Amino acid sequence: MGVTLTQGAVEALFEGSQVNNPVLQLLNMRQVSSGSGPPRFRLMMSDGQHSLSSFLLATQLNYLQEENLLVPNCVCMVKKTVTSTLPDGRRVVIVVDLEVLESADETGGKIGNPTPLNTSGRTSPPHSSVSSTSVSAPSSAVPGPSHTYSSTNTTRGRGRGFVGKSPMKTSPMKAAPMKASPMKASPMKASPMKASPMKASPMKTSPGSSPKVFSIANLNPYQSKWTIRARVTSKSKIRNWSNSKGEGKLFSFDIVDESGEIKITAFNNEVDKFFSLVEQGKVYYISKATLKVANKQYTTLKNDYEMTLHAHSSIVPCNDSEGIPTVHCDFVPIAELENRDKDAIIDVIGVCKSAEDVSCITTKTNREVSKRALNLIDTTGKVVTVTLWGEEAEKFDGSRQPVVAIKGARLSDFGGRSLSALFSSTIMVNPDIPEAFRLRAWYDQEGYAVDSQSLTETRSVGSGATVNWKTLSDIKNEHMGQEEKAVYFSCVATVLYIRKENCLYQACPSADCNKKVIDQQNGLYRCEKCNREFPNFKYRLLLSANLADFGDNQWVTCFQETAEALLGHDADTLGQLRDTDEAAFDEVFQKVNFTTHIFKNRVKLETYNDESRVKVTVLEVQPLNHREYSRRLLSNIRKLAS
DNA sequence: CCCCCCCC
Repeated sequence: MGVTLTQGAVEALFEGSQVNNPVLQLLNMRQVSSGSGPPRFRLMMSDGQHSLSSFLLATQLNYLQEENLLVPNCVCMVKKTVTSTLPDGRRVVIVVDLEVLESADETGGKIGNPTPLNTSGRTSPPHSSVSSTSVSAPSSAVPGPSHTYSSTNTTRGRGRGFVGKSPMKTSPMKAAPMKASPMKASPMKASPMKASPMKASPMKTSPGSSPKVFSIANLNPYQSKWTIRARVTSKSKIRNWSNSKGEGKLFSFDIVDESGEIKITAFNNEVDKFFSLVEQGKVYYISKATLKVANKQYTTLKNDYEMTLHAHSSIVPCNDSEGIPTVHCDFVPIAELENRDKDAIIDVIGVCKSAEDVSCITTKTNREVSKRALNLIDTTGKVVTVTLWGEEAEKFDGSRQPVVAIKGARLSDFGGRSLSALFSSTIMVNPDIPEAFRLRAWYDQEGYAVDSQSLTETRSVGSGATVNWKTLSDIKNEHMGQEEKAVYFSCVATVLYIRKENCLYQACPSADCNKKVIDQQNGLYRCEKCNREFPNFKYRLLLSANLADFGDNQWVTCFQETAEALLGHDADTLGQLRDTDEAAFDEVFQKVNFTTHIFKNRVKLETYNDESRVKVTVLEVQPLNHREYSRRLLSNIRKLAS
C-alpha cells in the first residue's frame, strides 16, 4: 500500500472549504432510512487525523456499495463533494464522486489513529455564498430520497431514445451558470479495483475466453462474431402489441460505449430472458444479436443500425466499466431554448416554480391521457412550461417546488417555446447533482423573487414574438385550417355585427353538461344527454360575430366565455335582460359594434351533413392596447407593401 | 416482429 491520507481534509470538507481530491479512508458505512427512494448510505470517513460520520453517499454511487466495492477500510479519492446544512441545522458532506484507490484487503485495517472531529458549535451554515464545491443544499433534496423516474417505467413503454446528442458528447454549455455536467467526472471510473473481490468474473460466462471487444460504431449486419461492452442508458417497460401480423411483447433499451450508441429490442422469449437482467446504468458484454438497418422514421439515436436479440444472444454483466461513458446530461439553460430548433431533444433542469393540477385530455385518436404542465425556472430568470404525460403527470408532486431535471425532452414551438416529455425522457426530481444543489440555493435565496419571464405564452396574447399573427385575408389566402389539424392564430379585428338572434340558449343545469334542454312547457326542462328533467336551466351563449380588419371580414363563433368577454356581461345577466328589458339587451350589442380587440382563434375544417367548411372559433378576446395596435398596424402595412 | 410520445 502506498497511499497517504489527506490530513485535515475531513475538517475542511465539513467546513465547506475546497479540497482538491482528498484521499480518505472509509471506516464505517451504514444505511439510513430514506423513505421510498433508493437507499442512502452514511459514511464515516477518516483523514488519519479526524474521523467524521456526516458523509452521505450520493445515490448515483450506490452501485459501489451494491457491488461490494465500497467496504470499510478501503481508501478512496473523494473527487467531488457538496457540503449542505439540513433543516435542523446539522451539516452533511455529500460525496458526489469518488474513486476507490485501495480495497479493504489491501489496506489491511485502520490507518493512523483518527479522533472524531468535534462538530459542536458548527451547526450554522458554512457559507451563505455559493461556490462550486459547497452550496447550501436543498432541504427537499437532502437527505431525503432523491428519486429518479423515467417514462420508461410507465405502462406505455417507449420508442425513441435520446435525439440529437450522444451521451458522450462533451458539448460545452454556452451559458455560464450551468457549465458542469452531473456525471462529467464519471463515477464509474473508480476502477483501480481489479485486485478486490468481485462477483463472478463476467468473462467466464461471456463467449470465448477472451473475446475481442468491438465498438458499437463498428458494428454492421455483415459480421456476426463480435462482443461489445456498453452501458444501458435507458430501458423501456414491457409492451404488448397486436396487429395483423400477430401479437407479442417486447421491450427495448439503448446502450452506449465510447464509440456510439444503439438501440436493442427484445421480443417474447428474449423479454423473459433479459428484461430483469438489463438495468439502466449498468455495463454489459453483449454478443450475438441481429443487426438491422434502423428505421429512421422511428429511431433518433445516432446509429444507422439497431439490434434485435434472438435465442442465442448473450448479455453478461460487466463489472469493469472503465472507459464506458455514463449517462450524461447537457442541460440547456432555459433562456437558450429560444435559440434552439423546434423538435430538438434537449436536457433541462430548473426549479418547479409552479405546476398545474393533473388533468385528463382526449387525444385525436380518442385515447385518454393524463397531463400536467410544470413551469421550470433557472438562473437565467426564464421560465418554460414542460408537459408531463400519463403516470409521470399523475405522480408528480410540485408542492415543495422541487428541482426537476429532464433528460431528453422535446422542444415545441407551442406558445413560443415549450417542452414536452417523451416516452424516452427521464424525469429526475431533486437529483443528487451539483446543478440541482446550485439551483436550489439560487432559488431559495433570490430566484423565488426574480421578475421571471416565460418563454411559453399560454394565456395572454402578450409578446408579439410568440403569437401567430394573421390578418383576416390570410385565412383564405393561406388556406388556413384546411388541413386535418386545427390552426391557431391571433388577429386584431373590429366587431362589425353580432347576431342577437339565437345567441342564448337554455342549457342543462348540471355541471359540465351544456346540452340544450327542451322546455316541456310544464315548468320542467328535459336534458336528452343526462336523460333527466330539471326544474331550472342555465343560459349559455353561442355568438356568431362578424369581424373585420383592413383587408377582409370573417364570421366567427364565440362560445360562453369568449362571448361573455366580448359582450361584457355574463350569460345569466344577458338572459334575464333579454326576458325583461329588450332595449337594454339590444344596447349591449350596439355597444360592442365597432369595438376593436385582439382575438385568439382556432381555424378548423368542420363537417356537417357531408359538407365541410372552415370554421373560426374565438378562444380568447383580449383588450387592445395602443402599443399592440401600432405594432400590428405597422406589421400589416409592411405586409401590404411587400 | 414495435414504432404509442398526445392537449392547448
